[in-house]
Amino acid sequence: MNLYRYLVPRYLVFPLLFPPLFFSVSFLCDTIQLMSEFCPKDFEERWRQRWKKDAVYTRSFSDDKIPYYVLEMFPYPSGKLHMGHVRNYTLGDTLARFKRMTGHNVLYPIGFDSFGLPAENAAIKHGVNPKSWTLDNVDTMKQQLQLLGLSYDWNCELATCKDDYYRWNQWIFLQFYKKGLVYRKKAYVNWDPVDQTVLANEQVIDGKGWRSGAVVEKKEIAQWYFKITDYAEELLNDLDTLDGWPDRVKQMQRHWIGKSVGSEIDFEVFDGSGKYVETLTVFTTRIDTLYGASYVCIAPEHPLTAAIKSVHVSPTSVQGFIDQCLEQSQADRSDNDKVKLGFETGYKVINPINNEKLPLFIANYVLMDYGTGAVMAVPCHDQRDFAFATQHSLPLKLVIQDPLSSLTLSDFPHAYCEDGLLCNSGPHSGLDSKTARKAITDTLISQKKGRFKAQYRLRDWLISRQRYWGTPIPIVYDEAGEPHAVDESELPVLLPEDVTFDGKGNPLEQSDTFHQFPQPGYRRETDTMDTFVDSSWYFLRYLSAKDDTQAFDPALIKQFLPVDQYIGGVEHACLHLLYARFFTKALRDCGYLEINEPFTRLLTQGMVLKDGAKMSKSLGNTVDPSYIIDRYGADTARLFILFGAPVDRDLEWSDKAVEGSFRFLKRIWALCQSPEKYPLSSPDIVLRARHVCIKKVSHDIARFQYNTAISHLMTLVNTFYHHGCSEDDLRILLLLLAPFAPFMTEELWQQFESTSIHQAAWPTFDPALCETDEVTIVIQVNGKVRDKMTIAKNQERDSLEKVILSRDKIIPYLRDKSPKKIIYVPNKLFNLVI
RNA sequence: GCGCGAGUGGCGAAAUUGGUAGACGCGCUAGACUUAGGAUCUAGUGCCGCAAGGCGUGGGGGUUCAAGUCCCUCCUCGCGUACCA
Repeated sequence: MNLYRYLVPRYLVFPLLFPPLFFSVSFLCDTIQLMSEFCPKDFEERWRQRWKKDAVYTRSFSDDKIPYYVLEMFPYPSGKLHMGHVRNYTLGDTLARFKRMTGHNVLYPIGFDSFGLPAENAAIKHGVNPKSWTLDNVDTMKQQLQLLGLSYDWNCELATCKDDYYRWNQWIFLQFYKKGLVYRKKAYVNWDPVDQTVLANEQVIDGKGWRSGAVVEKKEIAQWYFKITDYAEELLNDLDTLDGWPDRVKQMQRHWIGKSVGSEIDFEVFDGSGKYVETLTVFTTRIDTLYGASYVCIAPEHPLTAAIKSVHVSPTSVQGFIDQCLEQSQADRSDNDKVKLGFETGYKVINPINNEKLPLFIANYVLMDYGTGAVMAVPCHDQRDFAFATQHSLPLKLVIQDPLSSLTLSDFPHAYCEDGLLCNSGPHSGLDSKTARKAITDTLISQKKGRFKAQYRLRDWLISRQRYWGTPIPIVYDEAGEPHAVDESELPVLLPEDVTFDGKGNPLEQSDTFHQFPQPGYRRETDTMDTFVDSSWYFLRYLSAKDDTQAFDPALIKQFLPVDQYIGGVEHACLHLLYARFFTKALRDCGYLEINEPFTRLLTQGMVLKDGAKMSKSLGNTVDPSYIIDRYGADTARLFILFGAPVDRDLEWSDKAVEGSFRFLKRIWALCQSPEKYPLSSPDIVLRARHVCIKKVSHDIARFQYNTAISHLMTLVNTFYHHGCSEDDLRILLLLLAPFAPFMTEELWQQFESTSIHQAAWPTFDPALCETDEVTIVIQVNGKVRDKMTIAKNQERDSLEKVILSRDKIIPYLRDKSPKKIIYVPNKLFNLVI
């Protein structure tokens, strides 16, 4: 099998053929010398084809091995693979290979998240068809994935932009619709008044449209929502069951869901003439400060503003203020350092606890999306209210007293936001904040003017997109404009081809074929779905990617789900990962799944950086994976990316360090080419090194500590260089390296076996052979290392103490006294306190 | 603004979770082999110091016999912030 050892080294051939040219040629072309030694190009392509032909990585569905599902966040086909992809997929592939070798039935699929904005942008900019642009990119990226030697089962491949996938998006939409999890509501969008189109946040640059440059407006349109808030409590509580998730991701999701427990209070609203208008409900976590309320604020988007505008002496000034607020981003509006804008409406509200009459404001810092879109303002005990009240000369009422000091109004450069004892609070004065919250709420409950309430920061999921390149929402409108669900038998609602991309409006509006269907007068919904819908359930579809009778197969789901290991970027911590959890629970409640959570273990990998910054085209600091594979081979690329940093930390790209990984592989290649040069000189040392290495590498791979796993392999190779190795030692080395460097290990394995190394069993170790009977202990004086000593293991303290106190290096520190205290950590250290 | 992380030699990092700080690799230095070396092999390499020794895990403070690891505080950088995926 191995021809290479018989090849005449090329550096001998070249000078003979072209003597005068040789030096300049060798100077120009680095690879000539490498080829004589170790040239991955000579075998990588051969193994790619052979593995495919022998179906080495295809999983079986009926197998007595334990199923194991390795999942990576599937790529958006942007054009070319970048290093972030390479890192993501190398991490997963290494695990998949390890799990196969340890006897698991591994499901390791890949697909393409192929709907989305960039395809439509390309269509507008370059006149290409989104579908062909996308599918071309899929082909390119698929080739690159295969170059890397990723062991995917390509039978599972899917692309979300194909109707055999997105029809099931529509089917799931209909199931959710039936279940009452879908509704329509008005929401604001970014509106480009020149292009007459809705813009994504990303397409708004400094408040202007990315193409037209026009100042972007807010426009209110009716849109479709999924009721993810129905699951807020479960999504929050079940985080506690996800032991295999990083704490930081769970923490981010907890804050994203943002549960706070408090009360709702009803304020009666009266217009300027004293006429009752309606009841306004506010949410607060600090009802204990209710006596200190000095005004009430509503969000600029609040429905009550319509009534105010209709009776106001200057409706344009009301609208002008609202427009001014809507121009700001939500982050700016809630920025503590930014000016709080307020508009006094002339309306009054009644504080239900003491019947005090308070002014009603519209304020920019109140957000319609949180709570009820209205707040009571207590300037003394909330910093934003304090800033607003100071600006608008509103009264300050101190109602919470700091139990440790006595606050007076003159102490108020800042609000006092802690709990304390109530004062100036009528019958509730003297209560502590916690007791008062219950007491005051109970009082309001008895008057039917308030109630306890849990509030979530999580908002319902707006899935409508006014775009072409996405899944059509399966709804039709009758002549009266009422929505109706499309019948399941009519799925898929196909994306029409008779559309143009001029950047103006939604292309689906203009398609004739799209709106032609049996019922006359009916029109189709032209909104498409958020692409996060596609990625919320794709891991269920992999198992039955080609099934045209159902979205997913319950029997296969039962075998392989939940996903054992999910791998991807931490940037998806709150959106994608929360949406996928919601889909799993909602599909369960629709009767299609039995699991509660989709992903048992989650790994969030770090980014790949160059010169300290994220690799990006705009910065011009990208490194093309294809170039690295072409120059060094896929094994080197994989090895560097795994060795360079811990998996969850950012990885700084280094051309020099890539050379180092290449050198490591070359050293192994050399060992296997001429084992006779490395005769076994210290069998005991080598045997122990080998068993220790198996132990450490197995331990580290199972914990995703790939960088240290590889360092142990390097140590083993160094041992072989110094003390020699046997054929058995080399076989173990290749097995341990196989998940990391699949090509070279397979090539070298053929010296020993005619079967694939990737179907071989992972080696085991003998714990007894990993041990030594000696240990080096440290002797400290007052915590500083002063001496070291190698002794037999597990020695008694008393006899050792005597030896230590009489050692040459220690005696001078004792100054003829005995130590105050001696701390002994068996087999580790002595610390003498003097 | 709000939420979540990260910070250790010239560089990427390691440290059995409170017990020898710097494994492994890059780079650098010296040597060997060579017509040659940007190949390969061998040895050395945290900083200051001739040395004895001292100093060292972003800054400052604390707990402890002992702190990279625990507590308080400050600084810098990264990610997310709901229509990028």
